[in-house]
Amino acid sequence: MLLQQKIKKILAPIVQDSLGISITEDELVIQRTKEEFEGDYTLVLFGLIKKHKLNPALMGTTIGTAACEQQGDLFKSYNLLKGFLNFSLQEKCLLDFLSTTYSNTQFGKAAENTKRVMVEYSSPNTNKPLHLGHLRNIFLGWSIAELLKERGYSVTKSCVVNDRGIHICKSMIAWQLFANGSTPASVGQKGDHFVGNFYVKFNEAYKAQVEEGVACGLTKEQAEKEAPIMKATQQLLQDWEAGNQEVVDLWDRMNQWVYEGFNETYLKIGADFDKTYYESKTYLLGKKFVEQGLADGIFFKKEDGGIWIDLTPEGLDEKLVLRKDGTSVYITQDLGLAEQKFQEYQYEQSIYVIADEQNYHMKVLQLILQKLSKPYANGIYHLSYGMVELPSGRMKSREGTVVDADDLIAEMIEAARTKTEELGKVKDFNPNELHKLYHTLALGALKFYLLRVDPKKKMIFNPQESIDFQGFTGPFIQYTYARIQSILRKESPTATHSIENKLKKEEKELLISLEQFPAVLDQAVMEHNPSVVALYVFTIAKLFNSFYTQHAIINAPTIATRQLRLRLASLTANVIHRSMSLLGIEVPNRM
RNA sequence: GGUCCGGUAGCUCAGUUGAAUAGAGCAACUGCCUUCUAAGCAGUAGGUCAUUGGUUUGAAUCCAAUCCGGAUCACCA
Repeated sequence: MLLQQKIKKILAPIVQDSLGISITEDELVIQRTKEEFEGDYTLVLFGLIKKHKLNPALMGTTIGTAACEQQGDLFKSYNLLKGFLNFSLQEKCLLDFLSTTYSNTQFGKAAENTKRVMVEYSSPNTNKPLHLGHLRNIFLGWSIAELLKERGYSVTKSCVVNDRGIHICKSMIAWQLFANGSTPASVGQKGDHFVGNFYVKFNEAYKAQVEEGVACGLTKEQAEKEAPIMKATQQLLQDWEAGNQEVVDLWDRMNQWVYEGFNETYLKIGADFDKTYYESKTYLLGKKFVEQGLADGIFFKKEDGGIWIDLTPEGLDEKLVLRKDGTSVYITQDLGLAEQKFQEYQYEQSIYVIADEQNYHMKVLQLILQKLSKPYANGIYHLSYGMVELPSGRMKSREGTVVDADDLIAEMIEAARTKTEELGKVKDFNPNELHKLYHTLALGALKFYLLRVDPKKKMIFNPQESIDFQGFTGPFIQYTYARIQSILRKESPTATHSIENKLKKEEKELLISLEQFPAVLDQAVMEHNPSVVALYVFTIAKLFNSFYTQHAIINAPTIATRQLRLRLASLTANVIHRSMSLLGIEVPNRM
């Protein structure tokens, strides 16, 4: 059992009996003892003092004495400072933990449970390539899915491709007008970028036509409506919905180009999906909800024929669920897709990794499902993350300030190469090994950079300052791992040797932190927050480096000490490896 | 305007079920490579935790008001 929990469990009856009061485990506040005080774990007494009106000094001494007497295997000593009862732990229980765990590469993995979870992430439009915002989404979704798996859940990663609608028609019309039949292959360009360029061309042409219209005396609104290219785009959408073969073929062809581009990027960043939904195949599914909602009196029809739901009792607004022309709106499609997913996977929880600009939409989605008494409604969880912004504010495709994912990755790889060459530690690597290392470091830096921040918070990316390779970064942790591997290549810990049973301060601190790994994973899962893991693994790396510079491992004074430290190094490496894997980051043996 | 989110060191961020002197990284400055990888370690400096009031033995954390920033409230997706 985890130490902190164990301490709580053990202390609860001791506190009850020694003080003659009635308490529950949850009332006990146990925390790591601050570095500047003696001890390992601390019981904070203030709450008990207040509630039971007891004398702090007497109370602390009573609990401390009883604990050390009754649980001498766990508690070595205690000291009392104000309302803080600091316990020092017996080294033996820490060493036992080390001995049973140091070679366990599965440390942190929980037994399988029966709960099914869906995680939907990425969900791009098919009219332009992926950008930095998608990367945050993808890394988050992927990591959450892996964290859930690690803690025993049965997880399905899914992706919804928004392959239909006015946006892709814009790229299509621009291709028809300006491409002269060119293709990604003919111009040697990645398919998603190729299609994205035509989306840009559409906007340029559209803007010019609007200006022209205004110059001819139209209002801006009229000009926007009347621009020939916009009218042609809308016609294209109607033709697509009518099933016009030529239009559908072009649509299909351009989407294929985009998918090839996406897949290349997904492969590069290690994103994967168990199931992909295409909006073109699911967008009509929600309509049957409308009938049900009307029949149940949850929806109502307005005079013009539009169908609505009134959410004002819940403090929201009236929301349209079906247009007067009978076509679906966004929310209707999502209702249908939620149902479809549930039919296929019977999930207990369905996590949607979507930016916080859609908080309202997701709230409405869940609320409508609840009102329709869908059994899966309460399992819907919006993992809402803040947008990635530039120092100048939001990224805007129209202003060309979008940070392209492929470009950024290429820059990171280049930065990794420069840095590695500068340091010159891997001159014996062959080109393949070098290529692999640059990729590992580049993605490690990028993923860590995006995952170390609390998902809920928006974050600022400054393209002028390149993503660091020092300090609170992926490469810092990768480096710590490589250092340990360098030692373990020379000598591995063996099970047969007895080990030193006295722990230095740095050893003890590291060991206590390593022991918390499973609890950290639980917290990350509970909060749907990979940054918890990022923060933790950084702390572990720092503790190890600090230990490493102060104490020799291979050249330790005795065999028993060397064996102890080798085990500690080995466990540290395992925890780093596992943590980083769960963030989607690989660790190199040398760098 | 309604609703929601945020404001912590020069910058980027932790810390928010109330608890010890508010922590990291970057940037700045000082030391440390003949010893397991210096992408490292040790240290210095840097704070009115947006503001004001309240609750409390104790508030960055809870409550209220105010200021500032953002998102959203489409027969767009």
